[in-house]
Amino acid sequence: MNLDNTDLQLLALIQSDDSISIEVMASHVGLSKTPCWRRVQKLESAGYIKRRVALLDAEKFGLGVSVFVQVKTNQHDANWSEDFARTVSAFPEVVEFYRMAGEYDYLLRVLVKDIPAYDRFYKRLISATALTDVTSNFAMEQIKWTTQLPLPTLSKE
Amino acid sequence: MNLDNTDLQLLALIQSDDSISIEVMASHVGLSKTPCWRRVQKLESAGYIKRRVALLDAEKFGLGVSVFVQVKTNQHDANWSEDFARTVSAFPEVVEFYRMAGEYDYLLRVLVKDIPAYDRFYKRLISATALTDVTSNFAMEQIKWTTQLPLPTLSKE
DNA sequence: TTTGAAAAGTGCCAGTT
DNA sequence: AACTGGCACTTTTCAAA
Repeated sequence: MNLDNTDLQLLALIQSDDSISIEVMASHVGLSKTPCWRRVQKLESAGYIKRRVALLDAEKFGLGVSVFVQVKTNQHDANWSEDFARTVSAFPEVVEFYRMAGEYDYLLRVLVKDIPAYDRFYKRLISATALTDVTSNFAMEQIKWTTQLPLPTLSKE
Repeated sequence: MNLDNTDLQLLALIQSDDSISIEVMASHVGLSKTPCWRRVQKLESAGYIKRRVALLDAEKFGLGVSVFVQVKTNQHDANWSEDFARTVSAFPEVVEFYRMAGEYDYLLRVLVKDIPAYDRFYKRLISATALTDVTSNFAMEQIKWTTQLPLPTLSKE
């Protein structure tokens, strides 16, 4: 499937605000309701749109602290990796989890209320995974956080 | 405003899937349409729900590489920090941006197509900010990524 | 492919328990 | 507080251009 400028406009629109009606979307991209609706359906069934969610305000729940956890390991066989991935992913506090190139093997972003809450998480993590080499870096401030992908800019025609 | 179990259930529901109708939500939490709708309205106007968005599939756009960029600086006055925050935030490739405690001053997550694309971004970043101490760490695999906050578990009553 | 309008489904409000 | 019923509006389908 090939996307044209109108598709990209629609995607840019709904990844920034999905609460607008089809009618409003249609007028933004210069279409009428039906063809606009059909494009969105198509983008959804083709998998460009993965899901529609509400983003909650972390501050309201006291979840003000992001901790970046760097993990080094000497275990590298496939079974261990799978177990590790599953175990770590199961923690709801782990909101991001990457396998890295370079010095550290894994990077986690952990979202907690405060330092004591992180300490409790940390202990549970260590005991669940038997990790030894773990470095924690605390974020003081979240300057930017977005779910919006950097989409290709519109081509002229 | 105080949240009860029903509110937390509703929030957990819509932060995982916002495409369901009020009616379906209502049946999930054991309410009928109107009170359910009223609760959601209230949660929205109280700011617990920040926005509703569509999450797009990064792979479909070839955005397969996350790069974590650690930045050290010796500039620390307020003006410089504000300028820096504004300049860096303006890059659409920068999807996350934190001010850190500890060894590094800032951490960025940059979302790009491949290594050459990162190199192009890197050059633009350097020339826009006059940074000197920059370390880039590449993610090989995104094992987990979620927008779902770890909400407090439901209390008994 | 688009348009316009009908059918189906939701969101929203009033009155009531 | 919550439920029932109903109107208005939006989404979805479909026939015709």
